[in-house]
Amino acid sequence: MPIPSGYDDMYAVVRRIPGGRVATYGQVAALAGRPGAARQAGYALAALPPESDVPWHRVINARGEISARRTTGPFETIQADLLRAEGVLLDDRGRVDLERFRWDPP
DNA sequence: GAATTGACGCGGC
DNA sequence: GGCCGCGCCAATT
Repeated sequence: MPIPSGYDDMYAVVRRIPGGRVATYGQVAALAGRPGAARQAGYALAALPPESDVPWHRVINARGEISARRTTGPFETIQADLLRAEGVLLDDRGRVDLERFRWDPP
């Protein structure tokens, strides 16, 4: 069975991330069947509209930080707020404890 | 069709 | 702990 075209795979993986958990771009890429293509994962989410049913806010970089997309806008603040609302704790630097909140895929 | 760009990850120094 | 270079794929110009 053929793989879905475009970033569909990435979106599917992100949708499987349970609330209160976070995943890294590399993790999403690997689960989508493209290990090493972390860039691809990031770009895929970047192209996602905020209206999407994909919880893109649960995806962060390997440092546990919220990646700044272009300019320091309200978006990163919103993402942090959404994560807190799910029970994910952020430290003073806006970092997530990956050892604690990293999604453990089946 | 080629070149450029874009929310990254990891190894090495 | 921070900086450098390479790899990765798709969409856009």
